[in-house]
Amino acid sequence: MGRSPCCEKVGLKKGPWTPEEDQKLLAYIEQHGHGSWRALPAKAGLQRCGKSCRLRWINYLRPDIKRGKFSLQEEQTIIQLHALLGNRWSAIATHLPKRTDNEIKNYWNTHLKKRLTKMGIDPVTHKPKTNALGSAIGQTRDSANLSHMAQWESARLEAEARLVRESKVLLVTNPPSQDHHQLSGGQIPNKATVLAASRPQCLDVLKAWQGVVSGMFGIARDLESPTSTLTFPENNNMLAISNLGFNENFVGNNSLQASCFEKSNQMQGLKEKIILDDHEMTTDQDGAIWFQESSFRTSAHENNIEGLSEDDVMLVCESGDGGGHHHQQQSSSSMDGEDQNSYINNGAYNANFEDNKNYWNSILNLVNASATWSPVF
DNA sequence: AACGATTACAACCGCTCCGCC
DNA sequence: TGGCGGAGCGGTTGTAATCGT
Repeated sequence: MGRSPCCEKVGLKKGPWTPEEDQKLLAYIEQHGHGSWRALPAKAGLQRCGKSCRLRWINYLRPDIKRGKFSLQEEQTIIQLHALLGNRWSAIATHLPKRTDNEIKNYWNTHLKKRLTKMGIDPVTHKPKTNALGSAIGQTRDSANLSHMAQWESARLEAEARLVRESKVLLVTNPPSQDHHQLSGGQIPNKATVLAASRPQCLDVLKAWQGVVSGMFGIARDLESPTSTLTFPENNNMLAISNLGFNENFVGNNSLQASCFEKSNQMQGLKEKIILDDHEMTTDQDGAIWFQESSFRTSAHENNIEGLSEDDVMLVCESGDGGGHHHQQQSSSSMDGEDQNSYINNGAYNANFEDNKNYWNSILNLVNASATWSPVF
């Protein structure tokens, strides 16, 4: 015996929404909040399934969504994030303020996927379909590096999601004020709106990415306030994510940090430790934040990231001047301090990204150029 | 002008996750 | 601890609009 359907199908309207239905839904949510989606249609006088109401609200009626043509910047963001995250549209949407996952998904399927295909790039792997842009060895390393980045970004997003859920609880306990009118009518904000509200400018993944393709290679060290850099050591026995800019730009630039900051807005300058779920986070006197995050270790283990044992993983968030210099600190790996320093300082660990950098520059250049002259566009 | 093909996107469907009891 | 229900996610479909012949 299967579970009961989410709603009684008989007698319920399907298909496009009429302006009258939109108005009813909008008016009800603005007045009462959505509450239980299942119960909403009856209360709002709609002959619709609750699921349909939720979708209509989230993808179309919500006041804090942007509609219309995607900008070139947004297109690049989607392409880059898709390379990192795959078809995780909701995760991608969290980095595109005011865009819905459905809209991004549709835009990818109808525009960007075809565009990449016509450019000779596999939209699934984001690799050229021929060897024209690199050797087989280079592409293997591209693939491995992309895979590593994607897996680690996934792990980071999971941690972020947990923090967001906590933020959600905080927001529910402290209902939005009139200042948060965009959250419209006391609705319980969803993940996307929480993220958008807490970090409207956040593109931390992209900044990490830009740090990879530009900053870390010394191409654009003057990039404005990079917030993250990723390093993937050749021998894979240490991974560090160094976040820069734990200062007044901190809240707006990094959601993970922002969420942590919300949890302990007095941590700066103090030696203190806070526990978030199963996250253990410690700050030192320099404002550096140290994570010993069991889920990251678990994720690394479960995802069988090459060469990374659970104990080898250390996630480091550290303060910085935001001016582009970055330095990794200790890890829990088997490396001793001297080895780590020499390893970190010799720059060899950057080499694997050279192919990625070239590859991505090629993609983005092609996209940019194509947008202006190609008949494809 | 008519008609078929293509495109764009809103909406649906089925599944998974997560919290509650 | 397992079952249940609500919510969310990603894949797919339906359909209106646009384009090409």
